[in-house]
Amino acid sequence: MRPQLELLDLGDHVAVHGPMIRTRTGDGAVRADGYRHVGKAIMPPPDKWHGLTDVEKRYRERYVDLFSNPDVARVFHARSKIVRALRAFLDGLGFLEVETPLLHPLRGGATAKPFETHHNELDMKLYLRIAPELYLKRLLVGGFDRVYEIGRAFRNEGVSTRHNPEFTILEFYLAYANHEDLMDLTEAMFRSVDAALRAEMYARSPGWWDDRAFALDVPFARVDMRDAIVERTQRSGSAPGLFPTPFDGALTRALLADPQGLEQAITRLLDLPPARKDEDAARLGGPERLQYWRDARKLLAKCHHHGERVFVLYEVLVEPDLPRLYRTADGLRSLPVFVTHHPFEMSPLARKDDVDPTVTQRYELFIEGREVANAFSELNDPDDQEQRFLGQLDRRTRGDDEAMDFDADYIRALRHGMPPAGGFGLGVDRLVMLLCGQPSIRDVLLFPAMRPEAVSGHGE
RNA sequence: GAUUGCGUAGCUCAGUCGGUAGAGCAGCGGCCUUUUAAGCCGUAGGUCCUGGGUUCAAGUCCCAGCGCAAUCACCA
Repeated sequence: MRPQLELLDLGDHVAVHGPMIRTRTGDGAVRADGYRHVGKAIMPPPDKWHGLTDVEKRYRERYVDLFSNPDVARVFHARSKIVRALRAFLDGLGFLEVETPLLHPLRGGATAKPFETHHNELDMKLYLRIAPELYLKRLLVGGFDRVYEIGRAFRNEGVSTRHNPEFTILEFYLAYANHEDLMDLTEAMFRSVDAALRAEMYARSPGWWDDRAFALDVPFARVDMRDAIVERTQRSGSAPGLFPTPFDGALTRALLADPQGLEQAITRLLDLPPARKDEDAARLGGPERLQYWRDARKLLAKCHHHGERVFVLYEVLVEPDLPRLYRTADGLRSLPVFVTHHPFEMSPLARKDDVDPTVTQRYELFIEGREVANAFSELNDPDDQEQRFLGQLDRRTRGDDEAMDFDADYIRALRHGMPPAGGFGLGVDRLVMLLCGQPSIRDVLLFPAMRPEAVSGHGE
């Protein structure tokens, strides 16, 4: 046995058998009477004290990261618990978990650039799904009143701290519910999942709760997108970081409902000629802010419809400041915010509001400035849906490569009658980020997307 | 896609003004004999990301490329 022990290296796996004993110092141990090497480590482990800190190596060699950094492994245990808690919540409400195709013949369910692939035998172009939405709603037509799917979606877009080309999406559909029911359900779901996680993980990772900048234990804010825009322009300077905007004092709900008036107002308010640069910069909070509004002007100039304009106004005026605008009564934490009633032009699958058909019964949920969920009352009028698809085709002909395809079978499904329903989508990775205090989506993905590395060895 | 920063031993990192490539840990060889990362002595270990350029001389300065990160843009 001795000579074999000489061959032991850090990282080897060994099988030891013998009676369990307790040492003088009280530790558990095995009094070994047999010993075998069962796995050999050739590579030396990282520094015991520092672990593996090089971020690139951590992602590329996640196996090393996981065995040398307990905090990292804990995030993935938490992720598993979070997904299980999401399932438990929905299962408890009688939802049916289903699996729908990942290979889609058409682009639909979200506005995004897809990955393309090809089926040889069928000789057809296929897209990796950007969302399961349209298949799940076909199941509503089929009589499954409560369905959900947790799975991967793929979007051929940039990589950032919040975006990975493949990510995990939860979508559920609840018949006879609307977007307001979904807000109640969403709050309940988030609290349920967080409680389940906390019960198992608080002792090991108290910081995930103690260091949170946001609250989940109070009612979430609910604000109409247009009200949020107006309110933002009235609150400049009321809190740190709420800089003045070119729109302060100039926007009203009436103006936001007036296509011509709004377009003229935008053109006038964002006309910031270089000659007045210094003065404007000072008025808006600095040169960076001036540049910000110049970029905003470009975005607004690209808009083709009134609804797009309102949506972009929300994006540039409100969204970056959400954590500053909506806070708990004591001001210490940000509130989750349901931003509601998106313009129908931006929501091709959502039901129009009964009293104001220019907007939809939709919400997006933001927590600490990050979008985590998107939900709406589903559009179940086949004729309206057909018009929306045609609108998407218009966008495509104008060069929008994120527009959806016309899905004739989906229209046919709606013609068979889809119950009114609320539909909900959640970025699971982003939820894990929030609950586990992780700043980058890569920290909640075991193997985040990376450029290929030149690996020495065989297999070329 | 743009900007900024980073890339040195298996790991964590130094490296000054451009002048012989360094430390700790891990490894290996001894010694010691019991711990809350690290007992002692010794030893070995390098494509300084890659390729050009400047220079008598480049880890260091310049250019290009590759990779990673952050921010922005696009989006979820």
